[in-house]
Amino acid sequence: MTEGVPRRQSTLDEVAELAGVSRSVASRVLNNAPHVSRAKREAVERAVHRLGYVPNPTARALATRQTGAAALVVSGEDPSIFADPFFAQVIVGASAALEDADLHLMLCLAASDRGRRRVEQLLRSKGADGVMLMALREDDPLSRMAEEAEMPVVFGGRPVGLDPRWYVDVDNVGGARQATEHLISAGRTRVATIAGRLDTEVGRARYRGYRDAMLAAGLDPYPPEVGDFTESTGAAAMAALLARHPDLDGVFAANDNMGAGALRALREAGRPVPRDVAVVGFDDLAVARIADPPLTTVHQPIEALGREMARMLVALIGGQDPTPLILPTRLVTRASA
Amino acid sequence: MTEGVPRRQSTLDEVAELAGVSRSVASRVLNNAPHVSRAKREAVERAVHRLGYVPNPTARALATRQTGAAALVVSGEDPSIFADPFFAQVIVGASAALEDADLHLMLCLAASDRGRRRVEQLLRSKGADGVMLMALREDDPLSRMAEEAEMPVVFGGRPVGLDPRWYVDVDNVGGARQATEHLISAGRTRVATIAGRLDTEVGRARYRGYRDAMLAAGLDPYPPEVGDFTESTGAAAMAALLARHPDLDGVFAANDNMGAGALRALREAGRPVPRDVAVVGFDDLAVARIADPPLTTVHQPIEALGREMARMLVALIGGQDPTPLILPTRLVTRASA
DNA sequence: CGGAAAACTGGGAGCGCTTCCAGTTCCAGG
DNA sequence: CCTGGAACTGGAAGCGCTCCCAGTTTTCCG
Repeated sequence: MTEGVPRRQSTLDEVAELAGVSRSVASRVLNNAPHVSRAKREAVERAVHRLGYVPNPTARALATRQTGAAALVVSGEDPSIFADPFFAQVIVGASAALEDADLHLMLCLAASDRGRRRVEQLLRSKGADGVMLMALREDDPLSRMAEEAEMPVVFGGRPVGLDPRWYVDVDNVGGARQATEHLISAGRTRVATIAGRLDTEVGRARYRGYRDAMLAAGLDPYPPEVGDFTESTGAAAMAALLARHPDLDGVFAANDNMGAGALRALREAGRPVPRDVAVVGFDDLAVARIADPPLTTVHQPIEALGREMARMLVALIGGQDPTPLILPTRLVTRASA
Repeated sequence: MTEGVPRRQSTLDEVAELAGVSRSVASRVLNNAPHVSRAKREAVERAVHRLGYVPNPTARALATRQTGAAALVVSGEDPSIFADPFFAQVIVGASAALEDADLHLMLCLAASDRGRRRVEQLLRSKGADGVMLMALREDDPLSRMAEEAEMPVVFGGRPVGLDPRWYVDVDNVGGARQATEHLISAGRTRVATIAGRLDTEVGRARYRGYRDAMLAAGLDPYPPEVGDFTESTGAAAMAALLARHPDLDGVFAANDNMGAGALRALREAGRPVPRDVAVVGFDDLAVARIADPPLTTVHQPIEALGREMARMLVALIGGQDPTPLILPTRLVTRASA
């Protein structure tokens, strides 16, 4: 009697023995591969059940050379960029798509040097079957590593300066253009912009959309007032804008957080919104609905972004060659403009 | 010449051969274990460098029986609960602590049945070195599975009805009491509460704190108006409360989202805050600062919660027996109360 | 009813790394 | 110059699973 012994996980060999078949047959049953008679299949299934057997994923990974996991790496100098609810939504989408492919999600916040090194290891050691990369700054060494890695890599948003083969992005230029056009078509002519950091592709693209729309309407684009996508920098930028151009009547903020900040700065400056100054944001996060007044903004399908990234990665892992994707945006009109 | 051959990942054997030592020695160098002469160590290091060798984590995992990963599972019927920025902060903390222990983070959103089954697999198959479990509802089958799993498990917040051995929680009762006391000490006597779902421990604990404070002050607690922690249910609950008790002068909302909803409902009902009705929330998320008026709320150390969960898990994995932890909360006074 | 094709089966060789352990080498001390 | 022990070293046995392949059993026709 081996009572009290902390019963080891049972192995495939034990299953095979109990079922009176060879390990190969047992393995075939588990992966429901062909070439197994009905009788043996059932015997194995019974044994699996009796033993409460669960295959060891590590062993399987070693044998198949597939880890069964995909990584989502969020790069950035500061881990707090991850606090942006944006990423939570991306994760929800990606997680669902990976679940369909029976892959696990590894999350890597590559903020510290150490974190960055770990991602490099991951990339070079086949520690995952594929990687999704987000929020890369200009010159982020991760971009290069990823391109060199012999592993499927999907970019979420295009990194500045690179033109990756596989990516999913949102139509930032188009969305920003829509937002600006909305302001202009409402009769605003002195429309400024609070841009996001111009060393990110998102920041640049949204600024470009603003600029395009202004020029197309025969208006002079204002030089961008730059924030880092947070509420407080949005408020600061708005204050600066107000100081420099007291007469402006419209603002396009490159995201909702900064838009909310702008609303606050305008409130503090006693400039009623939208009567005096109209504001449009970008993202359509919860904050836009909650803001006072509710923020007109450009909706982007964030969960779909995550989902499509994961799907593309799964396709890549499956040996296909999917085409890059640019997801559409749409204007959501609320009270602020 | 093997030109053009997609150079396979190099293996430890190749490193050993190039360095002119046995595989064992090379392995020892990599794990910087003792019993390696200086000369050989350097030879191996040189070989590693020349080959760009990176150990295969899967093989290592199989040999050591350690996966090098910890899972964070967020349970819930609806994946969107994960959209709560709360989790993002937990992740930031957990991620940092795991990084220190050189563990990877696997994220499991156990919303669907399928997701739940995958978590069960994980728990039973040693697919991770340990698991952190969050947001469990009453009767969540995951709780039982986790307790039965022969794997380190740390709970984030105590699940209803269970009394797990290892957990990290926030002092929800104390925080809610503080919030309510703040309202009372400001002279409010007709203080109601918007509670969170009472089938969660958080919902219950915060209601209990409210109740305790009311009773302690000799006031009659109101029956809880229940929401599900979202802005809209908060607004609805506030409207219901207002309809039933038009004379109330204070509200404790079990979280900031619902607090923000309450503010909106009050605004729509034309009841000025805080003059007419004072509101206190719980969480101290970004929404509390952005709300109008800014929401007085109970700050909880969310990132620390994540960090401590991960640390506890690491200790457990390391064979230690850490003690459960309850993190303190503190009131943050803003304009709403 | 014989023979070839089709369907099964199980042995065994890995996957790449760790680790035990028997065997070597190297030094003091005697 | 020999001996015992400490410091090293490398062969070999796994870790648990997949999958090729050669061998065996069925099945199906002519």
